[in-house]
Amino acid sequence: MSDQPTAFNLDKTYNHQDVEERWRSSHWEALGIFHAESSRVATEGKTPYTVLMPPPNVTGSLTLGHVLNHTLQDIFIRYNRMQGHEALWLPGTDHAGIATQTVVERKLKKEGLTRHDLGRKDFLDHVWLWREEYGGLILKQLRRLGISCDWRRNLFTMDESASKAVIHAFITLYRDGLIYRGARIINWCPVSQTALSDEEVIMKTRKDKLYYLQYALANHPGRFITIATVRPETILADVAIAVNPSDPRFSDLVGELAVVPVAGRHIPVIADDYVDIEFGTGALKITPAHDANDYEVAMRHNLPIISVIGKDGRMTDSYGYGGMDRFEAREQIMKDLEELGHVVMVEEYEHNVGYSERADVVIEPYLSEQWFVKMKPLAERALQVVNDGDVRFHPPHWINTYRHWMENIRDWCISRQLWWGHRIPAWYDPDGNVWVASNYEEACHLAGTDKLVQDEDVLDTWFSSWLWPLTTLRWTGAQKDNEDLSTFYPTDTLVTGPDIIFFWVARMIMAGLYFRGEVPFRNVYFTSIIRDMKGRKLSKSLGNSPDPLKVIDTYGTDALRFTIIYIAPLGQDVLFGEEKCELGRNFATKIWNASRFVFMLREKHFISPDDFETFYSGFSPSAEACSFSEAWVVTARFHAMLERYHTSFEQFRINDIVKNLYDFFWGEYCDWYLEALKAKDSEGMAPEQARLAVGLAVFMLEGFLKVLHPVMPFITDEIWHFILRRPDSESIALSAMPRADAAWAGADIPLRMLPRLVISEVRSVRSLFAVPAGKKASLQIRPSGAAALDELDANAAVISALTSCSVEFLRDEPRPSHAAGSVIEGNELFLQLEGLISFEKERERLGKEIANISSYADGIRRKLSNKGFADNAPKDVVEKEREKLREAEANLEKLGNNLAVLDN
RNA sequence: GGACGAUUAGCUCAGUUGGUUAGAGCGCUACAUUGACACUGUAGAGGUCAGAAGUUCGAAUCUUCUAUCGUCCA
Repeated sequence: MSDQPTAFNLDKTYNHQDVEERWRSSHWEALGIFHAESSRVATEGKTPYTVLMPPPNVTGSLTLGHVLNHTLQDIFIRYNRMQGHEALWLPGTDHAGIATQTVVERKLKKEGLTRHDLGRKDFLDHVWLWREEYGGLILKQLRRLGISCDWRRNLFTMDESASKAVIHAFITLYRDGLIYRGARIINWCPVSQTALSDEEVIMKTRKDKLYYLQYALANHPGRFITIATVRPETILADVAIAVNPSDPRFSDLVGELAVVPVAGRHIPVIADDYVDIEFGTGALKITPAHDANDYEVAMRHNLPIISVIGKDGRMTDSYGYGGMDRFEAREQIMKDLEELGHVVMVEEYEHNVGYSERADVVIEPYLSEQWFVKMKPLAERALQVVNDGDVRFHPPHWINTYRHWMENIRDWCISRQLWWGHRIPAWYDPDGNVWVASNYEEACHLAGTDKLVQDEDVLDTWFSSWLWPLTTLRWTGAQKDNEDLSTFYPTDTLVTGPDIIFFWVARMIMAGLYFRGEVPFRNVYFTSIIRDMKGRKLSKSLGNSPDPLKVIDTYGTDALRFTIIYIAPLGQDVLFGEEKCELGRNFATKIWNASRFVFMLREKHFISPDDFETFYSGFSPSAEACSFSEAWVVTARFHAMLERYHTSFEQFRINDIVKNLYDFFWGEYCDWYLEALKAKDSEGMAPEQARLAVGLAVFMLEGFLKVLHPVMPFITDEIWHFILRRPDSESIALSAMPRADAAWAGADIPLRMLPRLVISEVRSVRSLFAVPAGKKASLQIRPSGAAALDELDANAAVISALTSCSVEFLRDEPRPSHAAGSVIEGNELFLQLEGLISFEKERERLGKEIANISSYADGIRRKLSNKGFADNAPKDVVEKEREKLREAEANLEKLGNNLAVLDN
């Protein structure tokens, strides 16, 4: 590839593969333009701007969710880079404990092996090998999106520095009394065979049955107490029957003994407020080993704990169900209870049941020793910084969800019965004492013995992810600080899905405050959830999840990026269909073709690229350059667009940004400015005027490419290299973002809009009378005054070309006959169409128009004569209404005259 | 059961402190094969802003209730 474009213009057709290949990530990366340096902040006084990439799962592949999320991050980072900030985007992946271990175990299983056959060390070697081979896939795919992170700083949560930080965090929290070990009922996944935190459990609605079972009373032969349960297989582990103390139905039974069916054990009837009088019969069986609430009740009443379900979800009882799966056992025991006469009734019952997020099986509440983080002390500050606005959410309504979780927070179970992950830095001495230390030697020193055994478990992956804002900046806990950390922390914008607000966002805030004393980020942008066109969540099993790489092949990365942002409003779900990418593709094609047209005109009016470069280097949209109306309007609209653009960024309204860009370019620049320019050009302009007009076209194009660049990085860089002959080593990504000129942005444009309004009206009338498009007609204009005459006269060629009419001006002459009449801002238009229009039709048209305006005027009159309106409405609003009425009345008068002429 | 969000044109959605004759894209209709672009242009049809009540001179916009859908938490 040569450094100099050989042609001064683009290829005839836009080919996204070519363009994206030329400016692919590796090209940009080789230039180092996405690298951020703390030294530049120190020496050049640049403001740092940091984005944290939510680490994608190493076992995953690219989804549309990633596309949306990473496009947004790239938009933020590219925008800020072009604003002159030292923009740092920190990438990485997490080790996804359960998912990765599952994948590798599945692979081993095909070879007939389990992880236990290999042993811990060999198994972990396998996982690392797997990770080397496949773990980079998602990162490679992300590069296809053209994202601009600083890949040198790529972090994996199992890297040495991050691992050190995890151990440090554990020890610190332990020594501060915020980590403890204890026996609790936790969420157990029988498939993955590990504990899970509450957040990893998904509640799903399930249709089950509610079984009403009667238990005999030991000391009252013939009397029974009936309970209701959805889990009859757990009755073998019952230790009590509980009733509400204020429930009169059972008051005489409290203190009695009931007989557990099948098991035959005698258990007490107890009274506890926990029991809901309304539910079932009002009597509840208590099974502390298999239900967290029952466990609490059992603790309060000093009841024993009996377990009948094992780690694999199979029964462990000695009543004949041992070895059966829990659901199988449920059916079997119901058959047996039926035979024994314990079943009173069975009803359909819909309720919510916890499922393991990863394995998608029903969670088993399971009593075991686990490690926990005490969350309450951490939550208080984390809630406060959000309430105080130190961390802001976009859209803000997520604060409610966050607050609710923080105020009802429960301790975090962080131990996992896995091998892949950070092993818990705790050792046990022969007496069972626990020693927490950063390594074996230190633990021995503390314990005073070397007969120590390390805890078998690893930490929850999120226990490393919550340190992400620190570890990506190479915090290890060992030293208090480093230059990157002091420069780029706190980070600025986090883009993430609301589904991990608890898993991750909340905990990062806690960790940031706890370990560094500062919030980890200032703004959190919550993305939309992507669904299919029917509103269903995208999922592999439904087959409704398009492969983004295929979409990219078909439509192009730029098109996909643009489209997904265009259709993703802040805080709403997105309904995505592949065909929607036509929007982005069409836009890219439009930009390409318009640019090509501009460059064609450039070739026509400049003798050489050098000639143009000399001219362009001193160009600005001066009054001379904006001489004709559309040139002036497009400049004013350009600055208005810029102003809205920057404001939208401040407000995190990214969706508005792309709509704004689209509307400006297509609706203003192409539809009006280029069309007007084309008309001026074919009419023939003075050389210097033509050069100014083309210069303006290039200037607007370049400005537009810059503001579009964060959204469509490839095509903008390509075309930017044709604005001037720029070497490939330069990139639009490092150019300065244009700023709105306040004088232009606030400019008042009505008079300059007049030619455009006239053109629209004439086109409309032509169309209404079905005048053949090629048919030249004659337009006569009676201007409202001298200013209007000047404006219209100066643009007569444009009006003529865009309406296919000859244009002449009337002064005091009577209106022409055989003409269709219209009024635009007080200017009267007469379209002479002898033989082409029917008087009947024109009469009808005028009649309709008059009726329309009359009722409109009546509405305003009613409003103005309303005393309340005149008294209460702001003066400018009232004045605006008066003005509207004056205009309407003037129009009516002129249209009335037209009608009178027709009637003569 | 609680919290939050949604309900505007056939479809997908804008409409930022209450004052517009309620907008866009796709789709639809008619015309156009014009030297940037048919992945296009021009013109057009299409909405009692979910329903009800209220606040106000004025409500798509604010309040309350109802209905339907979605998400999260019990």
